[in-house]
Amino acid sequence: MNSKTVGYNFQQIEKKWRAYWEKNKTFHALNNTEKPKFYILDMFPYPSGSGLHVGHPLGYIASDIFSRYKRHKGFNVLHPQGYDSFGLPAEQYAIQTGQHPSKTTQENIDRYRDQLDQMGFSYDWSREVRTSDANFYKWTQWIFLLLFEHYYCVDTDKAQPVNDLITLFEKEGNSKVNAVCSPGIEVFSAEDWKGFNPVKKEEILLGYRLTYLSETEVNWCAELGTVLANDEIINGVSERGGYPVTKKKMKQWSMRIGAYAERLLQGLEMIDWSDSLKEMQRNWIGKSIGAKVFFEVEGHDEKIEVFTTRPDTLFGVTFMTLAPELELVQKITHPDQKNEVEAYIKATQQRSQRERMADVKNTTGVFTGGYALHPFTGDRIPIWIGDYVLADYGTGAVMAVPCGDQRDYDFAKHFDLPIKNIFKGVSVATEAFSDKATAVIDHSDFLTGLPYKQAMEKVIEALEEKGCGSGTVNYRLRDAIFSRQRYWGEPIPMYYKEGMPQPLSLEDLPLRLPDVEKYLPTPEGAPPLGNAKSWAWDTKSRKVVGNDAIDHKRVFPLELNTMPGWAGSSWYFYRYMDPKNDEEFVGKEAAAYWKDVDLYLGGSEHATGHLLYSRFWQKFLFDLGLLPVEEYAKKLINQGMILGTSAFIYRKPGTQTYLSKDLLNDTETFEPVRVDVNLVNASDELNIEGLKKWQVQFETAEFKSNKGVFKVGREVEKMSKSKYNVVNPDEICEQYGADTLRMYEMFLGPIEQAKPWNTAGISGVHNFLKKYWRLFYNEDQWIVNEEKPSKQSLKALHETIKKVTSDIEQFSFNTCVSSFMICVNELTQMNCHSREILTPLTVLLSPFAPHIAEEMWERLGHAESLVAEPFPIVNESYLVEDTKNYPVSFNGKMRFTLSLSLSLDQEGIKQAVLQDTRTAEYLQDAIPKKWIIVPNKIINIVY
RNA sequence: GCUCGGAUGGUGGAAUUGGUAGACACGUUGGACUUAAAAUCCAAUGACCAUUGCGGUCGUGCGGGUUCAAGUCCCGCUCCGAGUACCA
Repeated sequence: MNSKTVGYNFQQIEKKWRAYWEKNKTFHALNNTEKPKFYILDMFPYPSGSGLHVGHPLGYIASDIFSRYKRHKGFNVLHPQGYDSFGLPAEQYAIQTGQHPSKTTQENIDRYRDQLDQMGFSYDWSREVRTSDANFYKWTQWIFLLLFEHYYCVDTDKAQPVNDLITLFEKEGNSKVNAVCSPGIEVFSAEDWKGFNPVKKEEILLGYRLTYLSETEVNWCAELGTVLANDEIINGVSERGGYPVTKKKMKQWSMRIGAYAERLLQGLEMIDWSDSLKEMQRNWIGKSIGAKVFFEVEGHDEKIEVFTTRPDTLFGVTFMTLAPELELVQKITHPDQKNEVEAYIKATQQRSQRERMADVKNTTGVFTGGYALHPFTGDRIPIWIGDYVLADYGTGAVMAVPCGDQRDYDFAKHFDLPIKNIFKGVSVATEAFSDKATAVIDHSDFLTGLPYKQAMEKVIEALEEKGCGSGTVNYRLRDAIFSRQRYWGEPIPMYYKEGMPQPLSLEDLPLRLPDVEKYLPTPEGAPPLGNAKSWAWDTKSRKVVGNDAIDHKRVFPLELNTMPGWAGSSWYFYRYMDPKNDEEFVGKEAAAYWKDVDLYLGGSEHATGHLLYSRFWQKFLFDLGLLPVEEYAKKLINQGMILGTSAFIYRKPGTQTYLSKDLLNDTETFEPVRVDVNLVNASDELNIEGLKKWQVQFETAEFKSNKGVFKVGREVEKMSKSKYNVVNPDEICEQYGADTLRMYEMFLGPIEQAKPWNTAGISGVHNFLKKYWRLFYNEDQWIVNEEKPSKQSLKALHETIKKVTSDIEQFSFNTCVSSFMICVNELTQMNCHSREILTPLTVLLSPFAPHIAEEMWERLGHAESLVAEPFPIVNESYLVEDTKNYPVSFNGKMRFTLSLSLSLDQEGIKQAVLQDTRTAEYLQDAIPKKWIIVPNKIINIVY
């Protein structure tokens, strides 16, 4: 559209400079320079089939601006990009079409790269990584092996080799070992250990390893044919696709992230992440302080261990509830209750997670017929089971104190169990009393009369003395399931000998993903890798061989599960530092030089997934001395999502008649129908001819509108292909150019805020760039002059330098754009075309609109790119003016701003006169006898 | 339910963190230049009253409070968004 007009030909300019940057390797970062380093990281994208929409680049633009700014400021900037290229959509496409996921992935990556390049990002592409690249996942597999070879030692509070553990076991058994382990590991002596057979030994060791195989209750999604992690489930259905999720027992690899719970919590204090994000991680880790208490069971040797945050209410226990899944339930159930209990357990298992969640109000449970004994009073406490108690939190058993906990209260009321009030001066006739702050304990033997805190301390002391409990800390954070029944993921480098997993070694890696004919699970229900014809491990040749060679002596079957999506993304940021290294996952020198990420940009949707898991791996690799820091991202910014504005037309039910939005009335109901937003103009008018061509169903439809103007209804939603509200950056770039798109996305609002995309305002930003151009050219006449700039124009420039610099530092990019607009407007009005002004202005603008800035820089007569040019420095003396607002401190106490009329001479400010008359009565008293003007522009008033 | 955010013109959003609210942009209206359009430029634009005059009143979700001064701080609500959920 503008390509023929004289002046700002953005298409030509942008093409030219993209080629220039590529040819000159302008953005290649070196691993050693005199300059200070600065590492700016984007969360790498999953290359989906639909390409980028205008929402994706928001964070990339912000990080690119900051990268370019930091280069101007003299930093050696590492700003890489790559692809999180293992994942479900490519696999599902493979299931449908038979096309190998690597092919789909490659095509998608090519498209992403084109789109990213189009926007002029200053990535160092020579460092690109892809998680699905064998040279990359080799090291992901290696880290997995390291996790397998280590356990978490509580005494040293770090990961230690499992071999050390074996030495310990051989010497003194496990009674003195203080390590994080799976529940239910027996105590054994050195003698016992030596007597165990290898399988038994391996079983025990698995209970300590940081990645371990265990029979776990998992979230199973039948439609997707895989297990899901807790953070992949939203409201009881799968995040992807929204399918139901049920519980199922499976042998699964897990990561003992729980071992790092406390350090993950503490580490949050060291990093500059948003409060909301830290809070999310804190909640997810869910630390609670309380006590564990053992209850003896009448007539059995078994003890029931419960976790409670309110041990102070121990004397208020009137019954006990166990999770139905606990094995203990079988043992303590009285024969008379057996049928009822079993029926209940069966019913619970069949209910899906969603049903269970939807059913929170209904209280269900069954009496087991067993009784526990109170540790202090010896009272008989009936033991119930109920599905409000979760098997995988705490110990799966609760001591029910109906007077102090609402759920226990409801349960007691429902089954008519006794409620004992142990709070002084409080009625529990209608509900439980759970306020810790005001609670005073009553009817509780040695606790009577104590407030919450003292009662806590005292009861824990008593429990420990009696040997039937202790103070303890519990975390909500569960170990992370690491097996996925999928094809398109990293193979787990393990084979099975006598049912026990055996690790490959580093030299064997990468264990490459085998080819399969079908990407679906096998008919026997094994994961897709079960379809592979060659998926066995020859321990002699140390090679993958055909399955027919399996003899369980020398050749063994390989693991069929693959790793989850978060495996590769948990460490990729270190690979960028040294992407071609074949010897190490990252070279020591490279890691020591770049150290950590100075600024990480990405969406908050990864708060309890990627951002937690990657911190866990970081801490683990740090423990092993492989990485230099314990937290890898010093600062993190969450860019808000750009939302789509969906368009709707309204159909009369059962007809093919559609109404314009302004013809809707309250008496009839209409069905809203989505239409493609690209068929709607800025004033919500629908292009009906376009619509008819868009989908066949509209060809014959009837459209009723007001005077031929058909209006659509609007709604803000997530941008998605299925909602027809996707706006593509390619078209914007074509019409307005990448510089306009970049600045407009920043101008839209604060980077951290979610906001709907609206193309209507883009002309304002585009006009700004055209105005900037016209500072250099009148028609096609070069009008830059060598005149000394006026005081005014210097002031305009330096105000902009000051504002833009401080706003970039604070990531307030939207106000930067405004500052540029003000500056250019002022210079235009002053008719200022001075080289002395335009040169620094161009550098100032270049992080935001790099193409046009480079072009003007060249036309100003510079041979080299301006990328490494120093950022302009503000000269405050230009900012002093005749009238200005200054903050004033009065009596060293109050501060306010006064408008002063200043007279200037060579020495600076000579005289200041108060002009301001606001709050006049007050100021009359406060008006000073004398002014003292100090250099930082604060005017102190003294008497 | 709990935790964390947020609410400012017709719209997106500014406001030096307690000091002239509404910067900048979109949109709208009027004007200039054009045969015309595009492009560009100029002016007006929170609401209400007064415009024969260059002024006044009210205004940052609602109700209180602190202060010479509150969009900003405190107390109590309403609504919206995000996260989480039988977590003992």
